[in-house]
Amino acid sequence: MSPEVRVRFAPSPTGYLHIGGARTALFNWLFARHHGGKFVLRIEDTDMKRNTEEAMAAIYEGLEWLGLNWDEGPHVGGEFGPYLQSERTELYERYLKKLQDAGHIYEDQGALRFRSPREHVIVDDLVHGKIDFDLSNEETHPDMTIRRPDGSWIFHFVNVIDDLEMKISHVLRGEDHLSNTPKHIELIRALGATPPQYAQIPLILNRDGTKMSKRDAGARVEYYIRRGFLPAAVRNYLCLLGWSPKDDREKLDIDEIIRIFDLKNIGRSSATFDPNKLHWLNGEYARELSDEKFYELAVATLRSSSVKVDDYADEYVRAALQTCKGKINTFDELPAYCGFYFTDDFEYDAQSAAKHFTPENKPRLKAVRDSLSLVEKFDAAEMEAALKTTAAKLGIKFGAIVHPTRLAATGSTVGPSLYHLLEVLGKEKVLARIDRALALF
RNA sequence: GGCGCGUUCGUCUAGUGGUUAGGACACAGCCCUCUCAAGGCUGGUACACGGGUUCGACUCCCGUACGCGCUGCCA
Repeated sequence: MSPEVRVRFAPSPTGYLHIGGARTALFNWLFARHHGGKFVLRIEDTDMKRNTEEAMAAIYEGLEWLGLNWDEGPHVGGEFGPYLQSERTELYERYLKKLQDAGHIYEDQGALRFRSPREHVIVDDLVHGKIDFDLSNEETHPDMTIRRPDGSWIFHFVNVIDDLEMKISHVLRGEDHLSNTPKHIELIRALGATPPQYAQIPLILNRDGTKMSKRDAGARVEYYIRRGFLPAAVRNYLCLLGWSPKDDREKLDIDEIIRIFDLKNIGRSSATFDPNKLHWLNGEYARELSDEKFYELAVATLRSSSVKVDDYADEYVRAALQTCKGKINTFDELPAYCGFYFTDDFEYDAQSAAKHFTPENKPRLKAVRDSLSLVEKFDAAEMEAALKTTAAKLGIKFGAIVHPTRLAATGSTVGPSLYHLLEVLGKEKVLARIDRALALF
């Protein structure tokens, strides 16, 4: 039996979870789940002492939202804890001593540095293959600092120590660490230990080819949470960035991805984040939500956008939202799409009004009003019949009355099925809205 | 500058010596249709460049260009 697969995600608490970091975490998680191994979360907070709890909360929230549960780490504990580097200083001291005793460390202006053996190091990377680094030249490959004069630890040192101590078997991390890897291996060998396996995955870039930075909208997982994206959709999309099932499937169940996930299918080139595709994929997931789930998420979104859903009867809200299901890709489209249900004080889209609220249409809209006022049972089927009859009587195409009617009732020419929306609104409101529109032109 | 990684439609990708270079998003058109979506159909756009190797290169090798990363007492 091969040794247990143990992987880790080791973010530093910067106050948010980067989308690229989330994908790194996701790949680690998938790898662990596929192999029945352990996914460890370790917080690398050696450099920043302040507001850690707050900053770490963003990481926890993002990972939890994506469903990336960790087997060891903050909150859940584990036999290799603590899982905050700020609480592991004794350990680092011990390893430092070991290196010092073996003569690998020297002081340089108060800082401690590791003396490179200056040899070739072959990095056998699971994504990129064998890479030969020649570290013989000190000019081009200076010794790395492992501790600052103030006693704080440098990433390269503590990261390596923790991976060793936590018995990490595979290091899946961003490709930006590829060039650091030979130095890490030197350190590990100096400690008489065996390096883990490495798989350095390509970075995620912006549309303009630059590295996604915190400033870019959409670079933070938080952004997708707030905008009402579905975690399963974001997760699915992230899987597709740099990994491929190698067939033409795009929308994949997470269990299926776990089943077929393989490092061999991770690409070698960096990927550009495509908001369009995520938007589409989110729609695919949104369309197959249960009515109840759709309702819950929709209401939450509307509330946070200050749409007054709570002023209306639950039955009304449910009926209203039901007419929106399947029509939107992301929930943040909802306020604009269905806001007319929850206020009588909406604006008419100016361009549409200019086009449809015309002298020619006025008698037509009047006819619609009269016709609807006579409908006994105010439901979609009756409404359809009434409107069709009206159009026929006027001798005009059906579409000619649909647009003005919709505009009068909702303020827009785009929206849910007209009949159904009228039914939800109810006779009183519909007639009042038509009257209001009629008075405008 | 040095070192490293990378390069297939605008984007994500499939492809491992012989394919009309496939799919998806986006885009355009058509169909469906009460609008918009969804769905169906159709269309256009890609192997960075130059040398090899080979009967034959997107596929293998070399070089060039370009991009990215590392080159910190950031992670």
